[in-house]
Amino acid sequence: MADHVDRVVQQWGAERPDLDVSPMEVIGRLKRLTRLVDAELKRTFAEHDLDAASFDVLATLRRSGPPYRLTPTGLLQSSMVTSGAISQRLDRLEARGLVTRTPSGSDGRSRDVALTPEGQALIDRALPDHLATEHRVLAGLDEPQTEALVEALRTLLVHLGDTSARGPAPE
Amino acid sequence: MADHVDRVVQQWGAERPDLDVSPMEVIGRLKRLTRLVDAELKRTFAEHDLDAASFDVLATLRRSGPPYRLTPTGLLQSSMVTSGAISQRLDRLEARGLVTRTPSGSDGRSRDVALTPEGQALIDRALPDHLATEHRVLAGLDEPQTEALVEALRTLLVHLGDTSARGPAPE
DNA sequence: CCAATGTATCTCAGTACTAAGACAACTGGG
DNA sequence: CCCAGTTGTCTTAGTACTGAGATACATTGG
Repeated sequence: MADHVDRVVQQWGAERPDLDVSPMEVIGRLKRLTRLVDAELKRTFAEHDLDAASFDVLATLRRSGPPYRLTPTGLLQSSMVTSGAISQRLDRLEARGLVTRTPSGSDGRSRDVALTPEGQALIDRALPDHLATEHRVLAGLDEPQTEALVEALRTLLVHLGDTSARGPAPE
Repeated sequence: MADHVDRVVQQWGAERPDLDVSPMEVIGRLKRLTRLVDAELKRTFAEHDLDAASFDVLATLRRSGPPYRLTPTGLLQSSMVTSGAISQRLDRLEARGLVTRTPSGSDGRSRDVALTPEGQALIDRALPDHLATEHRVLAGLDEPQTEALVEALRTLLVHLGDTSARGPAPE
């Protein structure tokens, strides 16, 4: 079964047979798949009055464990956005009463961002639905294929330096 | 070698051992990898005074073959954005003299979008550099891994319906 | 102890997008 | 032939982001 990228590659083969467009087989598909998956996930988030950005912050706080508290820098390092984006995400979540921002005890520059009970309840409610959606999106893949996919993706990520906490862009 | 997603999955395992977070192994990596790859590609585009959106339009016209002409709907179907985004992309490219918009002969509602010689020269100049960057990003993968990756991605894309020309979101 | 440098957070202008809908031009069944 | 419904393109308001830089606090070497 051919997908969109197969047609793109075939078109390039006809127009620019001098070029090796094989990397598009991977990168073109990554781009399209991520976009389709994002659209799927978005619907589940919306059912819980969330979007991907808010879910990302709440989930990062939740999985950090009690007391569900991180600094903006901690959130920044898990995310792949700029510090400005984190500030704005926190503004929105704070306005909704899902997180609080308090001065950090030890470092006067920093703040502690913590899940409120409402924030924790929301993420705990949304998470199972989110995982069900993720499962459904991957249902077309069998176990060996999934494992091969995970290994290939991890290899590429490590190759690109995604091994420890880092900001939005590679240097 | 562990990547960022390995740590995320491990955290969830400690906090919510009741949930199966294994789909994150795939989807979390897709998201992060796409973002890292996009950042790499962006630098190459910038060297040619392009961004991903402009490159996408010019490349779609270029690979469609002579006379390098498509309607906005044709461009829309290859892209994964809304019609409003296509209009705006074309505004920018037209202002730079890289494409022209002329009334379509057969259908009074439509326009013909065509590459100018400058547009064609630009995409033909940028394309080899772009492919070199894509190659470099994938350099960590050997041949069998790449093939397994491509097969898994295509399976997922077909599963999500990415088989023919379509708009920005699945229904 | 202080000055220089580094770090944590936030602000703000600019950008490209989406969602919704306007509008004109097509199409097909009666 | 006509008109109801559809299609192709564009417009606009609103959104979340980036990039640049401001500010305040912390750290370090002399």
